Amino acid sequence: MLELSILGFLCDESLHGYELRKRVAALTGHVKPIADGTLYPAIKKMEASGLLTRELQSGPAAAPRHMLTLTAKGREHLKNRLSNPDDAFITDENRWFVLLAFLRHLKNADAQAAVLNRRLAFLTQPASFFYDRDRPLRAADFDDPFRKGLMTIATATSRTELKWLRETLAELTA
Amino acid sequence: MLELSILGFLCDESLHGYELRKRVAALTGHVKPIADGTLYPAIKKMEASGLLTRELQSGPAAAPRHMLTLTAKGREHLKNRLSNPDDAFITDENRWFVLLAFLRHLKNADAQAAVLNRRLAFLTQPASFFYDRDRPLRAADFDDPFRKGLMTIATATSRTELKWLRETLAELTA
DNA sequence: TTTCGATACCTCGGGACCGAGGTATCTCGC
DNA sequence: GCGAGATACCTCGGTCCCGAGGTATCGAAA
Repeated sequence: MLELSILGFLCDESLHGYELRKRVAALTGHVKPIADGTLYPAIKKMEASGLLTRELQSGPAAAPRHMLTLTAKGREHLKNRLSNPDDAFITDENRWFVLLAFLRHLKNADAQAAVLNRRLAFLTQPASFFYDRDRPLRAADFDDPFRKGLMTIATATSRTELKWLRETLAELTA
Repeated sequence: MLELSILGFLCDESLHGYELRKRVAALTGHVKPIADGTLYPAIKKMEASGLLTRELQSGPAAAPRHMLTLTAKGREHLKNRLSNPDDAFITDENRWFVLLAFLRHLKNADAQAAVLNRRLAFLTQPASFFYDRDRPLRAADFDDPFRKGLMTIATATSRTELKWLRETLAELTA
């Protein structure tokens, strides 16, 4: 998840760690704030595996910045991740949103459509949060206003996304 | 997250591990499937800290079942968790949904309203996923259909939930 | 009849991430 | 001219959870 964000942001332009941290925080930080102790080791690991390079810049800033640049291998890796995302990136809304944020880096419209189709398949498969034996329960089955709300919200949000998915898929395949 | 699900399901009725696993899978499994290797150690840990008791049942099933029952301490713990959830349970939609699923166990309408108000405060604070310097970017700022969609979906879903939150808060405080 | 799938529980190694700590420099207010 | 806060990077221990494995019993199909 974090790795994908880093790859995605660096694909647009070289950034130093601190700026990267701010962008990642804007994208996913409201859900779960990103910690220093998570970001910097991730960068190191990616540098070690040749996905990015680091260049020391003694600019006007307080501390020397490490300018981070994606390598060709890093770009390749990003495209792979975007084309063949793990299931968790399709099913977990947080991860899915990160994927969406960078899907434009996949220049190929067919590849983009394939990813949207996976999400479409996931959202259209019937599923509930609660079952009585094998019968899926619906919002109307609950007296409880909270479970009712949970179901209502989930249904409404998936409807909104389905509409967008179908429209966008139509444009992509046109 | 898993602990809250276990507490919540067991608060209604005693269950054995396997049945618990199915219910947890229905509630959060579509996002991220729950693994045996996660559930059983969690149960053991909760047993060790006195939140639940275990009773061996040699019923008609293939393997002997461990019937799990919440203790008074477990019930207390659940109410504490529901009343004073960590920020992550307010901001992360996955966790928030789990919280909503069991909020009825909090018998006190004021306490329930307090939790909904925290979510309301989170959803109404202005935030974007992307910024240009300090200016938050909106859906219309993007050519990219994916980022456009991301913003559109996020706005629509939060609007739906806000509507429900305000309605339910009105009922709770009536 | 034997094998397969479902039921039911368990362990262990490892990965991702957190959080609390540390270091150092620059700028701005007081 | 001194402290506070922002900038910028780093480490280490710990927690949560996964995934791949293992054990054992039962019923139904082949």
